[in-house]
Amino acid sequence: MTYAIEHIARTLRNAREARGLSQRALSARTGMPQSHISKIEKGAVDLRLSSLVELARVLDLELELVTRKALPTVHAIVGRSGESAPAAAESSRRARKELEQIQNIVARAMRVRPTVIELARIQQQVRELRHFPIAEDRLDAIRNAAAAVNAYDENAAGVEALQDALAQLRGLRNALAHALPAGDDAETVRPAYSLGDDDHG
Amino acid sequence: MTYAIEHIARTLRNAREARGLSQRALSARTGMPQSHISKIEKGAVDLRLSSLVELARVLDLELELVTRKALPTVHAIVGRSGESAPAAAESSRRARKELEQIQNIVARAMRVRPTVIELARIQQQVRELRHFPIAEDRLDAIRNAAAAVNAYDENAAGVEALQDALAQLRGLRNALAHALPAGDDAETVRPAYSLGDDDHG
DNA sequence: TGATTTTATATATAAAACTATATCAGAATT
DNA sequence: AATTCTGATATAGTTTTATATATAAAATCA
Repeated sequence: MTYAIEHIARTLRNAREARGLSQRALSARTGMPQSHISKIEKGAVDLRLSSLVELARVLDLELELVTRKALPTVHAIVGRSGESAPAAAESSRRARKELEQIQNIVARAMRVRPTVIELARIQQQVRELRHFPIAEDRLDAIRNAAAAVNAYDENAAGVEALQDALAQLRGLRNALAHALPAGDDAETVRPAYSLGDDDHG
Repeated sequence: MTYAIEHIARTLRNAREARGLSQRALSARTGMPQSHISKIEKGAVDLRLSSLVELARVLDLELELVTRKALPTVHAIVGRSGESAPAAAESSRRARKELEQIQNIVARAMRVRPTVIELARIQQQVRELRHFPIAEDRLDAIRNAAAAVNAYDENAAGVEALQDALAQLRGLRNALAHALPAGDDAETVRPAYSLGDDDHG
């Protein structure tokens, strides 16, 4: 199977996951069997154009034919789908869920006390963390932070708790950043484009 | 047959004719029968992805999946005539100089601290910005970012400064990306498929 | 006009997508 | 521990592309 087809396949999978849909959910929306979607995403079939268009439609994507010359610019806007997600995808589902959870907690706290700068910082830090693959055994830092914010929100703790949580999150982030492959980050690291997809935090 | 497929078909035909190729010539280059090319261009078949990709390849086109949200911007760049980046040419000399400068600053900082992921992200973001026309009155975002990196490099600020700078650059990029199609508004709704090069469809 | 190139159709056949349905193993949830 | 959810696979049957090869119909041009 060609590189181009694999590229498309990856794009489709990333888009689906970015929208939090399972293959079965997508199957329901498109009317095509889940088994077939699986094959498509694995690059195991040379799918027909109508299938591609249908999947794209449901995933809110559009097919474009672009001249090679214009490709770099288009990529600058839309991003290269292949590289955008893998880091996030390697984060365990549990980790992603944990991050989601703390995001909600912080958001709620911020609604009540919008002026507390630590909350904003924590929010920013959590956002940042979404770009890293997080191993299961590092989740406690996030959980602790979540607990701290909760405690603060319920008046069971002062701002020191928040500062503590913030420190924990920063520590985690730094650890993760250093754990990344050192040599290639200049080339490999792609920013999370907010335009295209889920991101924008 | 869907509208989408017919439009792809038209696009392919236009591209072929724009290159002065006959169906037979295309057939020779792709190895697929002329009769089949005829059918494809007539929209009489629901062609397979590999066929589409092969045709596109010979015609110097590339298939891309683009989020609907990004579509107007992509069309603005690729929509009409083939020029790769009309945008880049319009960036003021001062803007380009500013970008060059921050690139140097970041590069220097990275030499000392190659593991700091924010630097890599900033670098990437600056690279992206080169694709957009940047008006004079937006340069402050770049200057601020440059100052932040400098401060960080001189230990006068922590990573938060970098994250801040990154946020600024991303904001700028998004603003520019969204601003692009605005000028092109006279154009009515463009079809879902667009040929980068010579679309006289 | 006549000749030649180009595109559209028409077979027949092989290959592969697509459907429908079911099952399986692994993770997550209860 | 039991169950639900997820993605990967399997089988059998149907539909369709794609191929190979001819040939008819336009369109172009000497």
